[in-house]
Amino acid sequence: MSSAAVAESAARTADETAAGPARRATSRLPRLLDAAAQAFAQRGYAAASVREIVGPIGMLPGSLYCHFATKEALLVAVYKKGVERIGAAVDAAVRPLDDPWQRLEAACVAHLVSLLDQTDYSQVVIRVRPSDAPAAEAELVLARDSYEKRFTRLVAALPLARPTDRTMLRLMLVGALNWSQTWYRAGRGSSPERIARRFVGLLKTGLAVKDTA
Amino acid sequence: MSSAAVAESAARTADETAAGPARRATSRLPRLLDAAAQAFAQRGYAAASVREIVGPIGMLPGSLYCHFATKEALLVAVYKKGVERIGAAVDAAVRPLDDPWQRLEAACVAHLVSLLDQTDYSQVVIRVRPSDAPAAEAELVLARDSYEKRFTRLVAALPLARPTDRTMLRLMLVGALNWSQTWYRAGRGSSPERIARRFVGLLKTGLAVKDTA
DNA sequence: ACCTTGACCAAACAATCGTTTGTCTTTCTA
DNA sequence: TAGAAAGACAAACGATTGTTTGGTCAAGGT
Repeated sequence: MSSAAVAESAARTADETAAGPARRATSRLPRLLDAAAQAFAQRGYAAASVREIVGPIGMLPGSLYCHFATKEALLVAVYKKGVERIGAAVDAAVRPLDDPWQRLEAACVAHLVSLLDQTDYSQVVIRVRPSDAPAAEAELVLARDSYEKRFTRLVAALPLARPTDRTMLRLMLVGALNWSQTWYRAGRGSSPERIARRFVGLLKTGLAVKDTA
Repeated sequence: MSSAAVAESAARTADETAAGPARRATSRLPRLLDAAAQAFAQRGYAAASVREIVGPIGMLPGSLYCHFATKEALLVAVYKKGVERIGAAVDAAVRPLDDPWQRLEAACVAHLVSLLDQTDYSQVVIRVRPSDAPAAEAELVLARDSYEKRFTRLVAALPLARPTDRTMLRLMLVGALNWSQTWYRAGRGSSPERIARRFVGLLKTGLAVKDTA
């Protein structure tokens, strides 16, 4: 029961339908990941206790360690799955489009829908800071970077008349999107789609100024 | 030793030079608040233990409760002081200016400098979610709202040629600023001042588009 | 001069934390 | 069909959590 092997088996794609060599039909790994994602998304990493995570699915705290060596390893699995999901959503939204601005807008919409509508996994990627899990910090940063690279490319492809700091542009846009997790409440006002389009629109068009040049 | 009185006395302005009725010269309340602010800013509310907060100033964990009834009450005091500080910084930066765009830009600069350069207190306001301290959630939300009202007013004063959703504009700008706490590292690249000006500039000018209208 | 009172220490409190151990059952493999 | 191993339970582990208690000491008003 090498903990390295345990962590690795849990880290790989781990679809519910995994046809791996020896997957048990009764395994509750998927439900465990779901429960952990929900707990981490709603309460944060430190505040979500193992018993809190595992209780709602009728599991005992010790059973967690059949699947993961530590609580941090569980976070890593959830985090990576979150990166996969939101990354796939963005890729699917961007793929059929050609116009650079349309592609960026579609990516922002997919990003925000993943973040605000769909539950759990994607939210963890934004809410949890890698430094919350010191032993896994580097791994989490790597995963997040691999996701955000998409936006770097999308911004690089924009046709801009005037020379612009595209890094700042990306940081501003993605930052505004991510922060919306803080104030957005479902049902109230705009939908995630509309919010994302508004943000991109504000940046693209700019604010026409009346007096001051 | 009514806990209400304790919490209230700690909640009020509490300058280090307070000439109140019976302030002891040897009180370590200011240092306690500083240490708590640092711990909450760097590790978050849940992850910062009482012993971690109190250790660096040579205090014992029990001594905390001479000043605050609970750990949450300590957070409230730090949080309110953070709101005061960043609010005062923004007010001072805005006051001498008349032009609405200059005022907004100055506010963003002051906000970001407080958030990234100056340590501790202001960072807590952005990093800690009110829901981390359930019993004090309403109080924290109130304090944060009272601060952000400034930006609502500054955005409302902008002269805009075309009708614009000013709420979205504010949420986007403030969100982008707040999120910078996540990626900013001192010394690397732009200063907080420059970042804030860039963000406002991007919004104000907009991105001229080459082909697509 | 007294004596109240706020600030703090020293030590402990019960509760909860993440984790370990041992056992049992189930299922896949040889 | 025997055996290995995965998945989970039951119960406990030591450590750490926020907090309480009782006592000490110096400052401040009267």
